Amino acid sequence: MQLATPGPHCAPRTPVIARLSPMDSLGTWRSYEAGETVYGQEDVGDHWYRLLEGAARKCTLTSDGRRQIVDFLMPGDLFGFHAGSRHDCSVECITSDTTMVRFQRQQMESLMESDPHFARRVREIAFASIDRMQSRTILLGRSRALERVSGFLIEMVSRASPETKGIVGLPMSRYDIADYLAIAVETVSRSLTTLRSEQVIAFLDARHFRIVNRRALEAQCCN
Amino acid sequence: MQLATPGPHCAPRTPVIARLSPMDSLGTWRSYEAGETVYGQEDVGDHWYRLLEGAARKCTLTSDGRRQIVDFLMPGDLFGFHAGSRHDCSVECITSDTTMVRFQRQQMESLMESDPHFARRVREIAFASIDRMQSRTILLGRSRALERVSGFLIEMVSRASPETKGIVGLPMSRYDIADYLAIAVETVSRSLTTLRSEQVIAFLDARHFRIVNRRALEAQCCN
DNA sequence: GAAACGCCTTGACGAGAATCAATTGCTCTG
DNA sequence: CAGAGCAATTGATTCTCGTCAAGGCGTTTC
Repeated sequence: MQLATPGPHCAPRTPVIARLSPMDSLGTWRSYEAGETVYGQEDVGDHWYRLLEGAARKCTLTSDGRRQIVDFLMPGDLFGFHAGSRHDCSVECITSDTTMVRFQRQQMESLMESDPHFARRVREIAFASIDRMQSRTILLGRSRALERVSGFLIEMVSRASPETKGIVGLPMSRYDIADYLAIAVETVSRSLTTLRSEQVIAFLDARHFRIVNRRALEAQCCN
Repeated sequence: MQLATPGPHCAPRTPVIARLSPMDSLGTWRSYEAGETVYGQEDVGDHWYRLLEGAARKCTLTSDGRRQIVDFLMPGDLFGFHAGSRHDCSVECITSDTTMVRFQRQQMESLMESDPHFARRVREIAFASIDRMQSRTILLGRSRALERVSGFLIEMVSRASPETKGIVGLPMSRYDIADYLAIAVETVSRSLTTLRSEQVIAFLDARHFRIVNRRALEAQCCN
């Protein structure tokens, strides 16, 4: 089971979907349309979720309309847990046929209480999440636009399912990428154009790319 | 027990030092000088720590010399836990006579294994930490220099010990603040000057201030 | 007490990215 | 297939903040 975003400066995601999948029988399944909201900012957070298929974005909206995508959620990711009783982000699906399993928070709590092994697993996930958030702090704090975009592409490659033979899909729009990296859409577009014209990456279409020069791509990153 | 940084967009810090202080008897005490390193980036992370007195900074250095302060550590904060086996940040003391308790990770693990209540407490701390890191993502992603500095001041006020009657100390240098907010020192200085000249805050000296117009200060923040 | 040093502030300038504006391309719908 | 509407790209301009430079203030040291 994973929580999110690796890449340079990021803790590795351990692909442990299988390890925790027994828990999936405890939850309820559901499929969502593209753009559909799983839960809203300020909603009561009495459920945990695991994304099985598709992609989603976890984001907040500031009072003056600026949006920040805190994380992209991909197959295997567990999310929805908090210290407080309410969510601080909303989660919206990016692709259609995104499927989730939903768990009751109470049930998770009592399971952790009775099963130290499960509790430990959740703790590991939480710690990994902290590590990754720290990496993201560095990315957002100390890097230029081109570094961010390069780091993002590397991250997407490392999260892609391995059977795609080098072709990596970007389920999210350029706007989503912009709000994830905290730069303007136009800057995302320009950075991608730069990388393409320097033969670092190649696009099949706007949503599918391939790395041409991995070394050059990694050289762009801050770490 | 707390982990760090509240402020706008931040999860509240529950002051629960007392609640976990029994654990302090399990660790070893130590006092540090200003500037002293508690542990370095890449060090083996087989200990947890709790800061009792003073202040410290948790930071990373990128290969090209840029520094990012991930968090300031204040009395009551627990830190040093990770998913991996190594630290990804270094921790350095800011003030002299900073005192810490150090715990063996193994001992913590077995305590959590045998004591579900303690395990739960640690989990809460981890979740709270995730909440705060998310808030920080928003701060670093979607805000201007003045907003960051304002948010930082509010955060410092909320973390200050209550008996100071409105006078809040800043143990860290302007350089530390700059690397925490991911802006240049000069920009920190200019922002503080702006806030001072607009009668939002007042300084006793460079390291002690007082809020004059709280409403105006909060209005600067992004949330 | 003078010199040296680090910390903080202020000013001038320039770089990088945001914003504004316009065009193209793609997809969905009727 | 045409038109609407959104996604993506590109260009022109503006603006915030980083960088460079210099000076002030406070503290330490001998």
